[in-house]
Amino acid sequence: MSQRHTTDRTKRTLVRTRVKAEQLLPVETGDIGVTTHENVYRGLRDRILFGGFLPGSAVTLRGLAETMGVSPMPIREAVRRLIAERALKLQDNRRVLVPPMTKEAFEQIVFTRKTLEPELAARALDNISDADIRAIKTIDQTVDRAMGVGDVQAYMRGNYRFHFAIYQRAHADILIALVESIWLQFGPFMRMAYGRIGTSLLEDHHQAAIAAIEHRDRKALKAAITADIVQGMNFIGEAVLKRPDLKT
Amino acid sequence: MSQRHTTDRTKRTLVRTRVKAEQLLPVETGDIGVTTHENVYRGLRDRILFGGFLPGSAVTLRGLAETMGVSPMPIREAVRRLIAERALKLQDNRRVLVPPMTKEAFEQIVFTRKTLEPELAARALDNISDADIRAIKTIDQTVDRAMGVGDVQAYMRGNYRFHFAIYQRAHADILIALVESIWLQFGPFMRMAYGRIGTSLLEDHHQAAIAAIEHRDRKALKAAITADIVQGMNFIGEAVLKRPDLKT
DNA sequence: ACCTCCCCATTGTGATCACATTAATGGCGC
DNA sequence: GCGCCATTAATGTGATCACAATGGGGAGGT
Repeated sequence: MSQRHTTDRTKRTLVRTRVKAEQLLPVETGDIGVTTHENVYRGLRDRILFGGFLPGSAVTLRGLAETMGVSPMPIREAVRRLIAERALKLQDNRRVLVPPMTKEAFEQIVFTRKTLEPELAARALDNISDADIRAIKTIDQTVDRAMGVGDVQAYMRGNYRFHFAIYQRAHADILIALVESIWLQFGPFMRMAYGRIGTSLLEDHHQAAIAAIEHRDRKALKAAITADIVQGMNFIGEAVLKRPDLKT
Repeated sequence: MSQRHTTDRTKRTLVRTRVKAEQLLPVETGDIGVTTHENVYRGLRDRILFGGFLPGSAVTLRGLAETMGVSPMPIREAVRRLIAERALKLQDNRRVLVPPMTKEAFEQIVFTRKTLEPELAARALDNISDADIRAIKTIDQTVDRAMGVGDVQAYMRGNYRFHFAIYQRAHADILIALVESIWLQFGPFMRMAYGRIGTSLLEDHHQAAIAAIEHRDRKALKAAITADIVQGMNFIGEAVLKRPDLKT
């Protein structure tokens, strides 16, 4: 992480808070040449995708700045970006929060997933090498392990990596971007559902997807992805949205 | 537009450049309570959507700041937001530009439009009032007029308003956001195509869509929207992408 | 005990400066 | 004249300060 502005006062302040940040957040230092706001963005994005935030959580620029040990400036840029991706919401108060889920938003998310993700998998199929398949299997094992242990965050990270390891091979960056925005929008909600229910009851259709890939069966792959989406989203949808008292 | 920081130097500078900006750009002063970067965002967004930029155009923060008569700060936020929406691209040089179109991106854009927009229209159908229909017809007349005169920007603005006047009624903000991002990505490309070919050969399926809405015929509406997309995108696709020499 | 008003802390926003890096330019040698 | 290199200009990024607006909390009144 390149650090400019090495006047005495600045340096001292940064060093002090930096130490604190390293204790609190496992934010990667980032590859060289990558801007600070990019690293902040990745850190926040991971927290949203993998269950580091709950819906409705308030987010403040100065708070994040202190937590992550940087000035508010790169935080502003990263948060602005996440707002544009609908991962965060800027309410009329000009306050930033992790958007709560609604029945309507959830329905649109499920629709989009069912529409775009099987298509991405189908487009990827011909580009998935044997080495890719082995890597995907390895990822799926970590998913199973996390499910068994009940580690929500590890499960969510593994599940994300499983899906996008496939989708990535479609070389369809525009579609990928749309789907990633969708995942960012249900990440905190999924976290809340699993936090409430646990991952023990969980089942997925990863094995069917892997088998379909191995057989180069496009139709079966789309079906497996669809089934995985429907099953998973039903699970977390029923876990939370059916209780009208626990809306947030 | 709220303006803080009214020290002498700042004020003088801002006033001077503000006059220049009003001559150059028809940027709305914006409703009260709206932030400056929001107004900047809308201005840039409109220019991208309605043909104010060509693919490959370079964009600089200080340049825009001077043109629009504001400090670079709100420009940064607006540009960051547009980059997140894929309307602008941040290349490795850390320079910002209007992204050029590729064959692959174009195909994904067409796929997404054909997938999501008829769905949006179908969802909107039951919420379109008679007054809405009249408004949509009025918009379509401005589209016809612009086509006749050959006013590319007016045509693009009208076409956008026609489609989204329908889509808005779906009350599906997540889907709308996805489609708007897509429109931002082909806006400059469409402008280039029309700038090269002109709008005289243009035809659309707006009348069929309006008729379908009046008959509350969901199937016909989806077909009309699909036909409109296919016809329009084929037109601009052939106008540009088929010439391998004029890639940009 | 509860509601209301006022004060102060906190927050997002905009402006400005400093800096590293990349692009552009002009001059020099051949 | 033409290509190469050093110098300069321009650009994105981060830090810091100032300010308006919102929110929370406590005091005072009913």
